[in-house]
This record gives sequence, structure tokens and C-alpha cells, in this order.
Amino acid sequence: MSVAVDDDLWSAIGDPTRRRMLDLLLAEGAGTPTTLSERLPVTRQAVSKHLVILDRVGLVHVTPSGREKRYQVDEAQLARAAAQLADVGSTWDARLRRIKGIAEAIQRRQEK
Amino acid sequence: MSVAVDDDLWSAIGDPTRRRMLDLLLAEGAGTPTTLSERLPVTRQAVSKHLVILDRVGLVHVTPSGREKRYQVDEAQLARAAAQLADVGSTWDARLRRIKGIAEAIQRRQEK
DNA sequence: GCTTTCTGCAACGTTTGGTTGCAGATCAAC
DNA sequence: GTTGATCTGCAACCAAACGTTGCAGAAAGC
Repeated sequence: MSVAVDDDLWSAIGDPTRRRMLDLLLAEGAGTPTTLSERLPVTRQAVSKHLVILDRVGLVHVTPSGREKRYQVDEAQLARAAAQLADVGSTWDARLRRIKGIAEAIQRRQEK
Repeated sequence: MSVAVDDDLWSAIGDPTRRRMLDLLLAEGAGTPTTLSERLPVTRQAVSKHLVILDRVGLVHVTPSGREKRYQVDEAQLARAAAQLADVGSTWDARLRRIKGIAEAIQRRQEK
């Protein structure tokens, strides 16, 4: 019954910039702070900080390669995050349906 | 292809305290700033500010009743939010599966 | 009436997302 | 190998968001 959401994971994907970064990394396979910041409305520094946060919760990996740092999404962890999103959404849906059911039952009783 | 997420709606449900408030309102049908703050680890003031935010994006309604303010969830809007969560989650899932499929195809080609 | 209780407003502190500026490290070209 | 371009991290700083406390106003209960 409990939603059992990992707050750290949620807050990591709660930021819109970080969500777009994950989308970019998914679409292009990998990216560096510089390449990512070129397609985002924020500076390289901001991107870099976000990557540290995403790395800390395990949503991405780093592979230092020479002078640049190549980041990739951790597929298992992102799948876990996606599952949590779906879980919260479906929990809300279920409760809403239950409420709607109760409301309709009252309605029927009044119409009787 | 685009996820088309409403950033305001998302950031409203991105805050853990607001998510718990929505859960409480769903479970108990309604609540006031005072009753909600009793079951949350924050003060009434914080709850009150969050309710304003939730109201602004339409996730809750207010019904002033004497000296207290009764808040309820807007079912349609919450359903919309739940759908967005599920949407982002399934989009990620789909992309992950596609990547996994490509990886396996490469694997098969190498094994040939 | 008087007290209690629910509320909003204002001031304040802390964290977080963002910026700019600067210095270190690596690659590439001469 | 020196020089120059580029990728990076660190530090200082700013603004917005989340949280607090303190106070004043309005409605209920006595």
C-alpha cells in the first residue's frame, strides 16, 4: 500500500533540467558537460553540477577519457526511477477511481 | 515523440511535502492547513504556502468555511498529473528497451 | 464581553539552481 | 617541447524556494 518512494531518486528526476539531461543522454547514448550544455539553456557549470547529483544517486556513470568526462545513463537505475513514477501515478489513479466509485454508489442510493 | 510535460504541474508534485499532502488529502477526503500540518513534519505556515502553490496549478480546491479553509484535491487535475508521470516513465522505458534491443542486435552480429 | 483557535502577513535563515571568473590539465599543431 | 585551444573543477556570488518564528486579525465557544 505504501508508495515507498526513494526521495533522493525522486528529487534527482524532479528537476526539469536534469530530466532533459537524462533525455539527451538517452537519445545520444552519452555526453560530456560541454556537449550537453550546448543543447540546454544553462551553462556548462550548471550541467556539471547536475551531473554530479545524477551520479550520486546512480542514474549516470562517468568514464573519464583524457581531458573530457563521458557520462552515460545507468539503464537499471533509470528503469527503477521510471517504475517509481508509474507506481505513484497508478496509486493516485487507483485512489481516484475508488473515490469515484464511492461517489457513484452514494449517487445510486440517493436515486433509489 | 515529445514528452510534453507541463513543468508547472510537475514541479508542483515534485516536492515531497506536497506529494504527501496530496496523499493525505486523497486518503481523508479533505483537510485544512492546521489538520494537515499535524500529520506532517512541517509547520502550518509551510503547509499553507504549499496549499497556495497546489491551488495555483489547480491540483486542489479551497472552500472557505467560517474561520477555516477546507482543501480538497481536484480529481481531474490529479488524474492528469498521474497520466504525465506514467507517460514520462513509459517513455524512458521504451527508450531503454530500444537501446537494449540495439545492444542485443550488435551482440548477435558479433556472435555470428 | 473574553478566550480560544483558525488564519494570513512579514522578517529571517538555509538550501538549491544558476551565473561568472579563474586556474589546472590535456590535446593538437607547429 | 612550446604554444594555443579546449575541457575540466573550484570559488564567490545571486536569486528563488522551502522552512522557520513572531505577530495581528477574524470567527467560535464560553
